[in-house]
Amino acid sequence: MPDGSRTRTIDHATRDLRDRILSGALPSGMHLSETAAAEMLGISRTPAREAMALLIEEGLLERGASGRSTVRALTRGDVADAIELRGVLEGTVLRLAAERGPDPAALAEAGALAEEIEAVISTGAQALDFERYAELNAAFHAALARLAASPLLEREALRAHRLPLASPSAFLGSQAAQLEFRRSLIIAQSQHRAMLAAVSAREGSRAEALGREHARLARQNFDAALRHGPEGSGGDIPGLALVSAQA
Amino acid sequence: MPDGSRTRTIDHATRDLRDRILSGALPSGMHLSETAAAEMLGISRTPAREAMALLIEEGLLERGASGRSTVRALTRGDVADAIELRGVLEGTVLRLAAERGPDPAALAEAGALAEEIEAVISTGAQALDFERYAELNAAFHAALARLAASPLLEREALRAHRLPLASPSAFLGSQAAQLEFRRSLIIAQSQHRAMLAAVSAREGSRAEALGREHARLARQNFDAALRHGPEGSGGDIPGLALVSAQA
DNA sequence: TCACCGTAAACTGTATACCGTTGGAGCGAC
DNA sequence: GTCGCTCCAACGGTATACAGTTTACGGTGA
Repeated sequence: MPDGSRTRTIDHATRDLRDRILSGALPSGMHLSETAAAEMLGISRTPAREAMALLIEEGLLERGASGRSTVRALTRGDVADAIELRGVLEGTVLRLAAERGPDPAALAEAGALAEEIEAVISTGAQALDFERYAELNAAFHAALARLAASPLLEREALRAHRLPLASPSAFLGSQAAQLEFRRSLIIAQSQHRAMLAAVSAREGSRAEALGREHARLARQNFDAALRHGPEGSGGDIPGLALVSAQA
Repeated sequence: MPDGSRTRTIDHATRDLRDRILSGALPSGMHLSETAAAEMLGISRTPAREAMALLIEEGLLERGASGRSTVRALTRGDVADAIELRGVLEGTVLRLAAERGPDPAALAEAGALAEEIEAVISTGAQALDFERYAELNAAFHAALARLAASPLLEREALRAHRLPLASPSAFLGSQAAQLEFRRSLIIAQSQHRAMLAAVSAREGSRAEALGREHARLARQNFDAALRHGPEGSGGDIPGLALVSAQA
């Protein structure tokens, strides 16, 4: 079926496979053959193969010496490095935006999104709309990636967002109930504003440092999630099940 | 023909296509269909398609709205950003290596390679073996990428090496005859040693700065190559023909 | 002469068939 | 009982076939 739903089979397959891996339905270490994946998704080998290639790029699958693919087991170091990388790339985009002058459209959009985020987290204590916050946060970071007006850096920054557990919203769902979480939202939003201010003031070094530090919030959330037990209460963090116990 | 030469058709196809694009045989802006690529390489569409997907990842091809691929035209900004990105990533690897303690094997290998490079550039003025220098330089940078003992960062650093004109050796062939070139080799080697010293001394910030500055040498070479005319004497820099005149 | 429309070629996405290789299970020898 | 060998099933890589869509070109009418 070449189309039928206006979107390619490959895209469906990629999303579907990714979800199954992150949800733990396909446990880490498991062999996944192209045939098996195709059958599981009800498609042919061709798009399944392509989807698997994409997931290998994302680091969710691993290609063995002779082409066999297995579901990767992430170490804590892998996740930490992915978060670090995201911080470095976002910081670089911010620095270059400050040095060269930010893209006006992207800056305006980021500012508007920051306002909307402000509105969301300023609502009554219990009424916080996580869904919407996650959405706005992702859009904000996407706008940040465009600030340097560099297609290459935008692409690489967004790519880093897709690394397992490195997305800006990776740990949002987990700690909704916790009081500390609201505090981290306030800190994050303060950093959002500071990043935009630094870029506007052409303070490249400060902008870069802020970009890195901002990612450290995710790192803290990751550590917290691990402390609460990988298979504990934080079970609604997609992908956390992939993090192996040791190291 | 599934094999016959112990290496996959895809790999041949990727290399072959890349060379044709970088050499200018396939001019930028040209449409390249999977069928045409397959026919040109004497293979079937399947591996051709996969090779093109890889080159899209590398930024040499561009996928239009409805799947059609065209040879990309690089702006000077694209190349500059690619070089900047490589510097940022190598700098990050060096910083993390310094902070966490470098991988001993990688450090030893990088040190040994630095010694070999030293030997090559210390030979008589005219006898410089560029081929060997380029080889050693690439190996040295590959060893650097492993210093942080982070598979993710190593992968990303090596990935940045493959961006068009961002490789550490991209501009080596061009200026062999020029006196300035020998000076830049001396500077580069001095930076090589400084990077290793900084990492060994756990000086993270210095190591990161050196990694970035080292990439700036490539940036200088790029600017010089452009000054000498994109279609001028520097015609033996693969890929330079892709850089469009404007911007 | 130019604009618009229709048709046909071409291209991408998907499915399927084929081949050589690899990994592993089962059996036999030590 | 353990190690090694052999054979087979399954898998990845490649080729080819098919369907739906887009694009380009030529023809027609104003």
